[in-house]
Amino acid sequence: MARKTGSHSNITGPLVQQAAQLLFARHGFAAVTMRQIAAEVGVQAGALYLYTPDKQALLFNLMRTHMDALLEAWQARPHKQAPQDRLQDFSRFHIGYHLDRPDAVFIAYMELRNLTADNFARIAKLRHAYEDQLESILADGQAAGDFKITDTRLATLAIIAMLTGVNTWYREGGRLSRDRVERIYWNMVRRSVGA
Amino acid sequence: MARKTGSHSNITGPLVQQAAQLLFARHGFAAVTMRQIAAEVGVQAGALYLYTPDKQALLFNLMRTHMDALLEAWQARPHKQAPQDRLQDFSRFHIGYHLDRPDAVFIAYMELRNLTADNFARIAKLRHAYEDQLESILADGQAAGDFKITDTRLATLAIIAMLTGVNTWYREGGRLSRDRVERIYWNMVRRSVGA
DNA sequence: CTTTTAATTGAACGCACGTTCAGATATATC
DNA sequence: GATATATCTGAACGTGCGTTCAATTAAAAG
Repeated sequence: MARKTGSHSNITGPLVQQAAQLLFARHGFAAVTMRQIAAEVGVQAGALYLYTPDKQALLFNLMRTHMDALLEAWQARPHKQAPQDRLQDFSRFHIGYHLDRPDAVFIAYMELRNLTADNFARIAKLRHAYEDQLESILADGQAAGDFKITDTRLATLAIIAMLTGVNTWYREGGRLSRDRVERIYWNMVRRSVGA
Repeated sequence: MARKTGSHSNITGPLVQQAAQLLFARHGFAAVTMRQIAAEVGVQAGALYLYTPDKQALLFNLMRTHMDALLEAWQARPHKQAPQDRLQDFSRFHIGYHLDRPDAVFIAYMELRNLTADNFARIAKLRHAYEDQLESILADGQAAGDFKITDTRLATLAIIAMLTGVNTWYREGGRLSRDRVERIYWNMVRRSVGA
């Protein structure tokens, strides 16, 4: 029986996550098969189970890793003082970080309903923690009299929705540079909170 | 062979669309089977093919119907004159109309990638036409000196993303009434365009 | 009541799914 | 080079998929 000389790598774990991220983002979790992921990695379907207990864990780990990294990246930033500076920093960080990871962002927003109830709760908690970072900026600015916000919770959700929306249309090499987009959005965010 | 006395209705067409909408919104297009849709209607899977050529057409028709109705509902409104009044009207209309149809909205945003290329292009065209309704308001207000907008296209996308975001968190009977939510969002939209 | 037409069933088609596992192959250790 | 260990294959398991269609049942027409 003729046999191909398969080279057994040993760094396949990250490659599996990477392939799953690509395919989930492109076709959706439910539409992607384990065999497609295996083919993307260059391996047979059975081998995937050396690196993940099942398909669901693959999805959950992608989301958890993304949310953890997002929170950590934000908190690792040098903290500004003035609420307005902090809000500008958040706005530009959010746009930039999300534009750098379109696949992970897409999955984190679109595949929530394919998580088990337990896994969904864990991801929702992480998302809430991120939203709270923005809300505390808005609350501080409001308390200091820098912002004029009717409801800080609604302003938080509105701003995040607005900023994340950039991912749906921005393409590298398009009409506007990233820096220009970030500036324009920051301007709208600033005005929306009355600063 | 024992046989249930099935009552043959003859208004099953709309019921199929309704069942598909419910299930697609809840579980996602790819995760829903024709047998589940049939069960929701109270019929066997084969009978669905009296009302749709295939599963894809079911999805496309849901989206097309939704976008057509959205555009028509907006255009059927009495037209205001002043850009600021038109923008307020659009903001409140968008929130209200979308909150009334969470399933259709969810599908229209989440299942785009499950459309064939042809069908996707048709839906994208309808969406663009709706966005243009807002953009022309912003352009008119800008020309009249009522608004201070850096880029009307970006402002259009930002505002729509912000308004549509309400659907992800609003629940009837929650902390804020619909009217209050509409007012708060209108306030943020107004400020974001410098009016 | 009889005939015609519309609606529906239930079984079947070929295919692909997620997952398991015995056996084969590659790498690491001595 | 022999042994031990990690990695991977290829086939198989039971299950369910979208879709088709002859046969059946209900409703409409005469």
